[in-house]
Amino acid sequence: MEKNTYFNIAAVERDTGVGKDTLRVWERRYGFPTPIRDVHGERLYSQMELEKLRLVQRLMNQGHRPGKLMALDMSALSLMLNVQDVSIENDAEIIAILKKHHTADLHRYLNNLLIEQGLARFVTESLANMNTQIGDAWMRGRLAIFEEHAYSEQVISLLRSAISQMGFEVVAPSVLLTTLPGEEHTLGGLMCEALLALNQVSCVNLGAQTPVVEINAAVRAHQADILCLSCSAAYPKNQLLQSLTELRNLLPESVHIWVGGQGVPRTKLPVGIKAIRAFTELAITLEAWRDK
Amino acid sequence: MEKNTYFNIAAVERDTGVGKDTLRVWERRYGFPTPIRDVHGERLYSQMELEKLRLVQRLMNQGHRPGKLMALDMSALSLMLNVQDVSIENDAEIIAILKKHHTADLHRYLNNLLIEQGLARFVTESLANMNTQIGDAWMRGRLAIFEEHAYSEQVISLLRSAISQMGFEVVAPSVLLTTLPGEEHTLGGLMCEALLALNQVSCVNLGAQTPVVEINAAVRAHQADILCLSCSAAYPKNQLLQSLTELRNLLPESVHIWVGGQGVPRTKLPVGIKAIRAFTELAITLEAWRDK
DNA sequence: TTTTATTTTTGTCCTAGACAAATGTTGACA
DNA sequence: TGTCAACATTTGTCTAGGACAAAAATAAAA
Repeated sequence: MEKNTYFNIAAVERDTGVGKDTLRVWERRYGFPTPIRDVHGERLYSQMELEKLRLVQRLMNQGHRPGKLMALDMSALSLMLNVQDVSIENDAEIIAILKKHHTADLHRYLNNLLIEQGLARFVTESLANMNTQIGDAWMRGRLAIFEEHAYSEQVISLLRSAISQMGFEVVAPSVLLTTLPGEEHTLGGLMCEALLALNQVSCVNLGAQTPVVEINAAVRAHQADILCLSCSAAYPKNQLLQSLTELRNLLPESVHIWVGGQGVPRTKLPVGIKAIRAFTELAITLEAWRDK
Repeated sequence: MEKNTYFNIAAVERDTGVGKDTLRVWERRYGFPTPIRDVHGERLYSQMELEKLRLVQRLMNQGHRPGKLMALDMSALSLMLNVQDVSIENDAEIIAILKKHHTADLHRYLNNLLIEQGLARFVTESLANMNTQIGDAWMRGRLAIFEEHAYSEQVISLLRSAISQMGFEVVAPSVLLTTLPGEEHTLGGLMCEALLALNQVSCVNLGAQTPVVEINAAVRAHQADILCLSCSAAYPKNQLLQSLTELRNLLPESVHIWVGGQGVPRTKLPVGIKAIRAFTELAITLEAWRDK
């Protein structure tokens, strides 16, 4: 479809997530995108420019910087997305299933895995694995956003119903679970909740994006022993460290702070913050807490 | 006493849905809001200004024009909304329960309601009601963010497990459910999914924030008959309308588009878009679709 | 190697002007 | 009295560059 449709700057912001100010300053500095203008001098972006913007976005997520990317053309960009890609031929099984767009099949597949392996193994092995594969496929542009959404929703739904069906006697500690502002991904937290539930721990899950002062208030109101934060790779490292030190200062020392996810930096974590670097560590850390 | 917290212009845009350009031009023209400035001359909006902005927004949704509203003070504005009648003195029961910060109690309360009333009544009456009460309490600062989060999470969890436990024979139509970029609230969509499930409709739920072009691709991939969008009051009206017209152009006419939630404007919906103005309308609209 | 200081890059804010799209008002005419 | 066109006002969003802090990269020191 060789449609000559053009998009105004607001539409481009909606579709790509790149702000208007940023689009204008990119044009000024890097000479891309260079939209044509309508009769009133307003920018009109072409379909092609939109596509290139999406490529740029994906590469920026991988750590590349806009200044370098803008100079390249589309073919160079898509080449960059696929270099060092060993697994380009054999997609993971989960990707193939997602590509069929058959929700019932997907549900059945995940459910079977869960039943077969049990919740603990399902979370620590299968899910952890699939998540990285899907993150990878998405970065390479081999998986559409909506396909990733479909996966997340299905997993979340599965975990939630598993957790709520799990009757258990609640024992200490009391755990409060959430993510920091700007972090929308709740899947990691939910996986954490599932693993904790297997250890008779009942979480207060606040979902995503709770402001720091609110987290403080929530921990105190719920008299939580442990605050558990999850944070994905894209989360700004600096912001994370600042929030963590602020939280550490606000909360009494008796409250432990655990932080997990791909976004946890290797070094320089403030004192009094415990990094959970793999889901298998969770049970161990919990045991350590119980042994005081 | 967090009265001394201020918000930068980006935070105000996120919270109220009023764009940065609009905020600046309102200040220039009407003298409201008049934020103080930080050391670098950047705007800092007070809590009060935020509250007044939210009132203004609600009244604008009712058809009032900004020029008139800005001149009025808060008491005059809330008088126009005639909201003070119910909730100012006697908090709703749900608010009281939330304030106790006892998750098990909250869960029990909601669960009892669900069992007692059945899913349909629970969603269309109790939940719809509680949601507005909580939205109200939040706007007035009578409910902390973390308390609202705790409520949402609990309800979402409850609905999800109800839906997943509901075995039913799937019949047409095929419905795809999501929210537009910038709209994070998935509760409305989930309520919708629950009601549809009661009518043997199985939804493909993509969760929150699917870009317009991705929605188009998803509808086609899943061969959905109906696209169902939900959108809360704070969502920018203009952005909604533009996204809707874009979607209407992208999708074939045979695909119906339904949009529900507090954010649906009273007037000027593009042709080919069906507004669902109350949850009770959903079953009726569905019936109408089946009768072709 | 790790830590600290310096430079470059990059996103977001600023002002103030312009103008079209939406809405309100007026007046002519049936 | 109601309808429709013409005109007036209101309102949101665009424009251009300039400015500057936060983030990232690089260099220097421990």
